[in-house]
Amino acid sequence: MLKIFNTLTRQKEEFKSIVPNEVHMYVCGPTVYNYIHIGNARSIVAFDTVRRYLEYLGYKVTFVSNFTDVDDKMIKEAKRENITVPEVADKFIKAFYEDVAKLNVQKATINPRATDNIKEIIDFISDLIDKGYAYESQGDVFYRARKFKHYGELSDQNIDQLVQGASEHIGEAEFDKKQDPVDFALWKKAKPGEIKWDSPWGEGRPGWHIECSVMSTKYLGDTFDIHGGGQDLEFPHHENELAQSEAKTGKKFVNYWMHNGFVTVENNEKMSKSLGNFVTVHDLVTKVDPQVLRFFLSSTHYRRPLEYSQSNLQKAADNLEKIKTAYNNLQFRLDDAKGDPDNIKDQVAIISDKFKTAMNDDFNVQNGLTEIFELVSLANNYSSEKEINADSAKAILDELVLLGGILGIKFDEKQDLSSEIQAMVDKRDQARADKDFATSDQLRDKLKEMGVILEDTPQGTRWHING
RNA sequence: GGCGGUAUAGCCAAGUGGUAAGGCAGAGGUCUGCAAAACCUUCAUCACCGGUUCAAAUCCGGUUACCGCCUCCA
Repeated sequence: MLKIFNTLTRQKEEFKSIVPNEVHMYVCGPTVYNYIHIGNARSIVAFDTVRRYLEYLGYKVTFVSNFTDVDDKMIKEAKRENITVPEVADKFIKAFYEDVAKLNVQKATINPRATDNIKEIIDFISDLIDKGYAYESQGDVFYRARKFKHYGELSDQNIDQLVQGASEHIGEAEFDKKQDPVDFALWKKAKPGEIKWDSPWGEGRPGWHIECSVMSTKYLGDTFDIHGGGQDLEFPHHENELAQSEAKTGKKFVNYWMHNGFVTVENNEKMSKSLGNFVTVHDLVTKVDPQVLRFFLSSTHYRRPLEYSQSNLQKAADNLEKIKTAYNNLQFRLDDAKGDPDNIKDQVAIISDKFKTAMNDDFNVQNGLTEIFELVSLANNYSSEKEINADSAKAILDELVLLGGILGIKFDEKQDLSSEIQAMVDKRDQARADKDFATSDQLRDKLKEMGVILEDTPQGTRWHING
């Protein structure tokens, strides 16, 4: 039975989907004014892993993740580049798709854009005004936070404490417009020259929080199963989403709230756009194997902080290499696998069960990984058996693909060497048979320079491509 | 000021009452013509102080350090 840590209740709860065998989930996506950085990628990868595991359990997952394609930063970036806001959005959405594809992230069912839902947003706000939860003020529309009696429950905030905090950050102009400092914007009046849409309150654009309420409920229903995002979204973003949505529908908004931890850099400092200490995926994948990056991001529990450093990246590379090598070496044995059936499949089944038990505990990937290493160990031991059975070997290989796949690991297809290189390998084999080790070592070194690593085994020469 | 998180070996990291998983790195060994890969062996008393208990990394009280949210941020 799957258990998920629910931010709302601060405890692990048994997961029960609203519709049997189906999961509706929403994950807050990026504001597309820049390339995504490692921190954004962490969230994307974490929830991709959640999704893959749910699918492994047999759920049909409807996965919605938005693009925030209009806000202050979008406007600023457009001005800086001297292009339009939609052009900025198009550019970085295209880059987003390229980046996450490299990280082996499955495509969302839908990636709605805020600006494609302006009419729905306006209707939603109008409804909130009708219900008394929102009010227009000098062309802006604000949400009346204090009227929503559960305000602050998601993030454990006391509304009066919030007023104190807010007072330090709100300018006088804002104070004039708001009835209460904790009220937040649903609709913002356009300044001269800014991108804008017509509305009952004049020309303007949507506030940030409202788009997610609108798009999540539009595609997933008034109440849906899982809502995810980074811990920094807990307050105010998700608190506000919850307040907006429940005020409008009168129903529970989300059953399970999930928040991933941050990627940190030196001194445990959060990687963030505002601190400027970020590394974009766009840049990093030119220096680091994207598969290593994916593994690095998905192999730590999603709620833990994850330190981005060269040595941790290297560790991920080493671990991934070990898993892949075990796979390749066992695959090498398939050609001569003519042994009798044995009990390997039972051992695989036990590991598989333990993996599931681990992951059922709030997606405990570390313990899941331990089971993948059990599989690696089994594969390595089996690879060195004199006689192996083809079905048994395949059972191990298939399980590695299945479980590794949940973490986004891709195993390479068996490939052929070019005839030129194959001829060199054959020549070396002959030299070894003739005990002409000088020649054979020379050939091995030469192939190594060309990126082909040779390994001698009782079953013949095994090779793999370096890097 | 309010709310929350983290502290386990050189490093990453499991572990919510029963005597410290797993991985990386290191050391020694086996296999190999030599390698490589693999395999075997080896490597911690859990930030600090006090308490509860037959028994605590795990529960309670306190202390310290670091981080985050409260204002745009995954």
